[in-house]
Amino acid sequence: MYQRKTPEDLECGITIAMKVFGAKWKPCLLDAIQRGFRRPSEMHREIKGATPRVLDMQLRELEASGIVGKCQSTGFPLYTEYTLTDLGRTIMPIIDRINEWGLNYKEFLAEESPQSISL
Amino acid sequence: MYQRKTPEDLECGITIAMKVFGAKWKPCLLDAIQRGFRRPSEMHREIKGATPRVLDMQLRELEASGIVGKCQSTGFPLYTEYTLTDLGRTIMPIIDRINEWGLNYKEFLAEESPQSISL
DNA sequence: TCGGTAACCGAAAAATTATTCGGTATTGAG
DNA sequence: CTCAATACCGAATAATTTTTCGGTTACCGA
Repeated sequence: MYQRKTPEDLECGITIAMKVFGAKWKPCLLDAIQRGFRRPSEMHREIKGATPRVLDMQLRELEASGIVGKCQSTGFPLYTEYTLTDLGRTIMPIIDRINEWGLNYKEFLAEESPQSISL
Repeated sequence: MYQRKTPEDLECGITIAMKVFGAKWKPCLLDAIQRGFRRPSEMHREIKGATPRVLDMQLRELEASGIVGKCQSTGFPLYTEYTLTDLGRTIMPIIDRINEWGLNYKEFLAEESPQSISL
């Protein structure tokens, strides 16, 4: 297990929130679940660009943080489903706004400043 | 200059937004500017836990992204002031909500689950 | 028994981001 | 002339996060 070396300010809301859902693929995973991709295999196919491994890991962390819940059946084929908890649902408006902001910014770059800001 | 090796999905709003203001100290810097700490030296004193170097770097990136603007006077002592641009102000509601969410989550952990979720 | 699907996990390596350290420049005061 | 304050920057290193690779387990169908 990884042992952090630099201190964190756990009084700071931003720091806490970023720890819970600020990893590279966590917002995408939550968005995917919201859009109906509940099974790990579906998410692996949906979120191309991420390796299955990292999605599994971040999903596990989201579960540990109480953001998503997990249902498993023991039949065949294995069937696992992740769903947003009530707590998880409180994050979604933020993620939706982040997504919107990013798309608007892309528009803005294309329209207002073709070369001055590159991203 | 650093050359990225893994591809990014620049169609994804989340990816774009995280690139613009998702670095470790950027939300704190923007929050500090909003709260009236406009000078680099003030931010250095305000945001303890971050080294001046990283704050300077992330401030420069925010400027390059058009999120903050910079005013410099040539007098003595040197006086530099960073301010939010119109574009930068559009991020603040998101950062405020992220901060709120984090603080609420801290409350939630303290009240609802003294030991099950640790952060 | 062998092959295929689904869901995982551990460990090493690579990539990325942040920190540390030691500079530069300007100006004014003593 | 030296020192202090403010605002920076470059390069090496360290810390952190993500990726790669190669497993495991369970079960069904041929």
